[in-house]
Amino acid sequence: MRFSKMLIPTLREVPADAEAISHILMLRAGYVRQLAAGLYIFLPLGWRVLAKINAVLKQEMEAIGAQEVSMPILHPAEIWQQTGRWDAIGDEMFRLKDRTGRDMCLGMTHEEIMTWLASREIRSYRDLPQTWYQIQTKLRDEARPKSGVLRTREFIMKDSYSFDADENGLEKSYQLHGEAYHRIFKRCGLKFYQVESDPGMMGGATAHEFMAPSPAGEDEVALCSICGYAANVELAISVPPEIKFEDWQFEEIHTPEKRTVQEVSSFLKLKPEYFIKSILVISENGPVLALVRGDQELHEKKLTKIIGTHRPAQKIEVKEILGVEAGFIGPMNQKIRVVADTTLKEGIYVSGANKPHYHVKGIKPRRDFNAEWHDIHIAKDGDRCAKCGNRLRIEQCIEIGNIFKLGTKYSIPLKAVYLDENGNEKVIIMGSYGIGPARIAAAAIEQNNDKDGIIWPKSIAPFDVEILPLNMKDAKTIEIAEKLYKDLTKKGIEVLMDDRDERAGVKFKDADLIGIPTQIILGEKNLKEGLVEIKDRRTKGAVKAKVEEVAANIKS
RNA sequence: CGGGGCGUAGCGCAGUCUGGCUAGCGCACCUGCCUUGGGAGCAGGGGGUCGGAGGUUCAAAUCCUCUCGCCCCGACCA
Repeated sequence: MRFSKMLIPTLREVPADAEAISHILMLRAGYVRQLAAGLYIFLPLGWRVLAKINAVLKQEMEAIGAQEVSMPILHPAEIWQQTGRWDAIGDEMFRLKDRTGRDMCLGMTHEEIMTWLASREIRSYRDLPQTWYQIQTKLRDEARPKSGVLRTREFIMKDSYSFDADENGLEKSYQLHGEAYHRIFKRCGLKFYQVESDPGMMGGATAHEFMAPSPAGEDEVALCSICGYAANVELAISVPPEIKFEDWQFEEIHTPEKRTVQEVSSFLKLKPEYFIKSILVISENGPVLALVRGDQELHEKKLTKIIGTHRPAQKIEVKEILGVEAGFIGPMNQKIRVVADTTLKEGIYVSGANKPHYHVKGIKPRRDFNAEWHDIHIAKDGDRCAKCGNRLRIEQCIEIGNIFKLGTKYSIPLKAVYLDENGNEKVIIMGSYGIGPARIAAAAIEQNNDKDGIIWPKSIAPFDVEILPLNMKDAKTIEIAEKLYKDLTKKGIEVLMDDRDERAGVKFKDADLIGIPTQIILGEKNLKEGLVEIKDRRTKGAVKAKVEEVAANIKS
């Protein structure tokens, strides 16, 4: 491909709206343009990268026996009503009516439609297992699109769905996908982790996410490098650092105007970990007092799993329900439900005295108050691994893929059943597995860039090689450039030739920005000796090679 | 949806507080000359409903009201 003929609108300056590195570089290097919030145009270079990624996805999907299909993006409401998700999902679903007034929606995922198909076409255990996948557009009316192509309202997704006769079959399909995903992300040149994740609205018991570490990511994962424990902080369990307790006597202490843990902590000159933080929330079944250690944060989602949906209590409510102003509430003598973090089971603590401007020192959990004990704190960097006791670290990550064991959540309501060997009707067991190609591209950039621009992993670069004929007015340069272009292309190597009549500096800057892994530089002086330079984008290291040996030096 | 910021040429910005000549700068773009190993130089040129609507005023990019859009933080997130 010739640069002069291709739409590659590079930008010298950083666009004001972009913040994430991948977003800035995709815009600057001419890979994407934004149409509106969360809607992106993929320009020729960007589209080539996605095509490369999709090719890897297809290969690895076919390798585990998955079959590609194409699904409608416009769905009738009825199917989503049958699984309950028409009502369960809120504003995130794009809804519309057709001309007859029939309710429709735009597909945000395809469990319903895939299951509908399975329910009609799968009859017998002989038809199983099946795995179907597609690489298509999904639409979600995201509350907050952000970070370029990382969170958009319309995006391409590779989603596959497995249909098995029983749990063992599902386990096998799940493992196959997990292994395929490892190969895919490895081939795409990404650093990534497989972590336990919250099945959430998808239902089902087991789920894992594939996470590419990057500061642009929206997720945090807890990782133990000793035993390999890896989990999204949404569900990660951890043991906060142990502390030494003093043998305090139970005593009330006057703490005028000291309300927060921090205030009381510095007032009493005691570290926050010696405090019990009491947080009042209002659940659907009434108020609940949640307790975590002073240096910990309450994990809303973990609490939700125990007490259901809830909201923080307002200041007036605290006073009405507990009879004391927030800031002086403590766990003792409470008549309402109390849920405490397991960290607090042992030790002697300080907490509110349930009396204005007083705290209590020397509180012994289980002696001075009782509670339901659960892990309800957020795992933090430096906590201990709950499995092996070693130090956990927290890393920010981009979710690039996920795998879910769905079980029968969709097959039951949509009546996806089959007859087994004995003629008994059984429900199909399902799994679903997603990958976001644009997120792979963005993660690859986040993980591979320098001050000059993108450094693509070879496998997903838009081209293999960029030829830089520095002086387009020099006949010899053009002649050799054309020859190299032809030779390399013939070998199946994808070549971009910067045939623009630009100064050398411009070509170098653009080439580095665009990030094609290998540059072949044609300078007049070198050409006089029959030499060109082969330069590695990542290392910036260059070697001189004879013109006729270039093709042999470049591996396709 | 809550909080914050921004909207002036393709891109990046100044001008707005304190209203006043033809709305400016850099880059990009077009023409010519020159130049050719890291975003050159000189000369000339084109390009603007100042996000939109309404209002105040002799006069509005600038003040007021409403509205739309985009970004960031949070909530939310198959």
